[in-house]
Amino acid sequence: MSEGLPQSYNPKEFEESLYRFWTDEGYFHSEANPAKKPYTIVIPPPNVTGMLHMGHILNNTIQDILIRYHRMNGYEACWIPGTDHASIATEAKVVKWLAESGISKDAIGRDKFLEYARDWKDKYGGIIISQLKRLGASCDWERERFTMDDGYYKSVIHAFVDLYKKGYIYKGYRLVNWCPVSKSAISEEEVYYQEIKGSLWYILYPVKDSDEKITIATTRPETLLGDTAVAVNPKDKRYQHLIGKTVILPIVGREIPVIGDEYVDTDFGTGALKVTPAHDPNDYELAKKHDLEIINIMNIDATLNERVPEEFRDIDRYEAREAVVQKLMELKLLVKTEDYTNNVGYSERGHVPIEPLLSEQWYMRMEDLIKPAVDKVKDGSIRLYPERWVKTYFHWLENIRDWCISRQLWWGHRIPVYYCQECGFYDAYETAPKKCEKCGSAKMRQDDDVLDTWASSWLWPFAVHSWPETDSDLEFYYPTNTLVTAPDIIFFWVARMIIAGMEFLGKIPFDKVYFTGLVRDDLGRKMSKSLGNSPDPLDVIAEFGADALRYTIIRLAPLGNDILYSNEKCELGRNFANKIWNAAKFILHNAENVKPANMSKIEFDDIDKWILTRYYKTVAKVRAEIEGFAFNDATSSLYDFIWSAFCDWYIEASKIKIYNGTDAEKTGKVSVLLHILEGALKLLHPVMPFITEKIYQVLPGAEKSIMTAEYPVYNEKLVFEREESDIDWVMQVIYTIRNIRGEKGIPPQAQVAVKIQPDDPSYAPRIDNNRELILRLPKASSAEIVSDYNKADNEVAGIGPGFQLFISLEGLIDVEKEREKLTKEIERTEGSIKGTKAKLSNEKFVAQAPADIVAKERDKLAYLETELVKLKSNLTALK
RNA sequence: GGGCGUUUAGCUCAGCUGGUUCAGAGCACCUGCCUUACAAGCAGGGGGUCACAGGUUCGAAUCCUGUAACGCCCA
Repeated sequence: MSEGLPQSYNPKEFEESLYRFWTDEGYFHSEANPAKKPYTIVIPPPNVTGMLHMGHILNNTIQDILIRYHRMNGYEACWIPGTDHASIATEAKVVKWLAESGISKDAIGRDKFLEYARDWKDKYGGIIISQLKRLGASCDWERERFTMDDGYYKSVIHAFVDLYKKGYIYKGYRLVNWCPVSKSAISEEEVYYQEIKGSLWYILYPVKDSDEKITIATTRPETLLGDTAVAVNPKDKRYQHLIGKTVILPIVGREIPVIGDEYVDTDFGTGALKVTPAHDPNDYELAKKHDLEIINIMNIDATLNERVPEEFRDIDRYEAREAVVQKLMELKLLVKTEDYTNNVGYSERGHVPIEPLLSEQWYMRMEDLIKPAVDKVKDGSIRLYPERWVKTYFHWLENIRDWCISRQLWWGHRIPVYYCQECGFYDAYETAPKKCEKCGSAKMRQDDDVLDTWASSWLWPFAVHSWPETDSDLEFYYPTNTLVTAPDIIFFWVARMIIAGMEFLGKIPFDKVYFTGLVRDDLGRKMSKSLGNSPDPLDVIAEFGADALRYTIIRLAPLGNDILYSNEKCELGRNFANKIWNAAKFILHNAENVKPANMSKIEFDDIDKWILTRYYKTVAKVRAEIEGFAFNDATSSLYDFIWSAFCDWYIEASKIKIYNGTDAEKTGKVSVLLHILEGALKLLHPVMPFITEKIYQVLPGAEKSIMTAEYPVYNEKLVFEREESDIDWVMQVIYTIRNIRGEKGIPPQAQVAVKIQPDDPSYAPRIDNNRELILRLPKASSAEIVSDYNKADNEVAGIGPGFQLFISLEGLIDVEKEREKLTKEIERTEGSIKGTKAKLSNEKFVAQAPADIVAKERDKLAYLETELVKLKSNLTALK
């Protein structure tokens, strides 16, 4: 039997082959099965360009725990995996890849580029999928989807056309976050902010028909060329008189108005603000409010365009900045320059500052679409964990703006709007029209833009099936059950999926959303490539094993809180796995030549009943913890049970009868050991799938796989409250003996003679029934029950809850040390007695506190007073 | 500026509805052990005014208010 387990725990030897076993057996695959209840999770699809990082480990381990748990509980569990095409990120990678071979995107054109992009995706994309497999993710790989698969593509186009026809999608000309490198609009999510040391330039704007000049302060002097107003706060006494006047824009000479608006911060700079509506979002809002002219002065690569004076045209915005400052100095309109640090938005794609740019884009009108999404969270149909995210969710929905869904890229879902080249008519179509509906011309041209990636992934929970066609899969698996994701995409993805689910199917996409925390390094810093503090999970798995990594990361992650991670912490999981491995080896070795018996056939002793009770209580606890998303608590409960209760106490105790007991006793012990081991493995399997499977498969009478075994169920018949507390008491006795041995430096091999005096004679059977434990575990030669015992000179006394005990030391005690210790102990106990007495003599306490609390205080006092008596008599006995 | 979160042992964190040694675990540290499952281990030990200041209460790590530090989100 034990040849099934190698001598030492080495996860590398079996993790990958077990994964192959599971997939070969088809255990991960699910089919719509109305006889069972579905339990479905859709994976948050990682970027197809992505590599696995610690955030993925946390997120996907949690999903795997939920899926494996529900699968073992008899659900038709289905975890649908896939990847996201990630327009902008992938396109950037492909452009770079082509550039290495000297190929430029613009030279080869759209179709050729997309061919290359698909090649790239096939070759390099989806590495993350194989990495997830290494983690042990039990996804239904037969259902793997990619957001640009044909079927998925059709779903996205269908959704667009549907919303377009309903009037939710329109074209608008407004300010967007522009990435001058990708030459595309990007979403707020793709903007990151950096503190940049720059300057604040103070510039004079002459007032028309006056000698007066207004000084404005700006961090972006080059945008001056597109100014269309100067704004001041109407409350600001310095400038009130200028409101309504006109100033002459330096360099350009354009006459622009001075406007008053409360928005202006009187404390910033000089309190006068230059307004460049086409290149600053706040200025843009001001311009709309005050009906100002909007002058776009930039090209899509952030060079200046033909609307600026000739000398500045076609030069980059930063060169233009130098040139403008130089010119202002020449004109003596630059007052001063100050150092200034400000927060600049950078494009995550091009790694250059984004440019607010006016352009024509497609928008989705959100106002009506969000209503059901608000309601479903408000009425509790969808619950967020931790709940505090609800506030954030509502805040975003309440302040929602229309969604810019177009991107100036090629890799993605091309917007299905077709324009007639002859008459200008346009409309949205699911399949390309042959000719214009209006004039019949065949010269139709499709819009060049593609959709924002989120405008495809928001359909994920149902577009992974054949939607818009309704089939049995869609009906069976939708709505899904739980979504596990990070809170930073609560708006971009979670809220939008809810909106899409309600709009297209009239049903919520999931009813629970679990938000994980962020994985940081052990200094609390975000993990990032530039810091180099982001460990490669595959290295960690190679060193510690996937189980250890899974266990550790879950153990470290309380619901929704950030976790501080470092590789060394995986020792926790690895050591735990090693402990289980060795325990299993011991049990299997002793189970050779023993025919395990059913629990109902065994005559249990107290400690059997104790471990069974602990086990079934753990079953109930772990179930509740997993269902309440308290995964870290579940991992702790399992650790405590397996390591402290099972290994440290029960296995050690079982050796007594295994080595020296009758055949029946040995069979009983082995049967209980196997029963608990098998149950513990099942309980732990969702968290540590590999080691549990590895051991399970060599257990006598095991089924083919632990994955498909039944998750343990609480069994009241095997819970024994009295024996549990009896053994707890006995454990205290053993612990007290060991403590004395340690304190007194008794040699490890020496046997000690122990006299135990229970506080209550009715406790005596606890000793009689478990004398073997009391003798063997702390190496005692005898355990005699005494009453009213007076300690002998060569004895040392120990005190525990409900007993007092005496150990003969044969001249080993240091009388002086012992006396000091006892005196301290007495002082402390007297202090506690004083406090408790004070409480009890407080009339208010006795009158107002609940009766059972008062009773407890009385018991406590009685207990302390007994302690004191014991301590004092021990002290006297020393003299 | 608005919102949220965190603050408990040297480190990472438990401590859920105030009340049994409620101040705990792991790591680290100290002592002793290679005891025939496990040194990735076993047995024992030391260590904290529960961020600070008030308040509620018979009673506060726990509830309330304020302050501070750190972090996140939004503007």
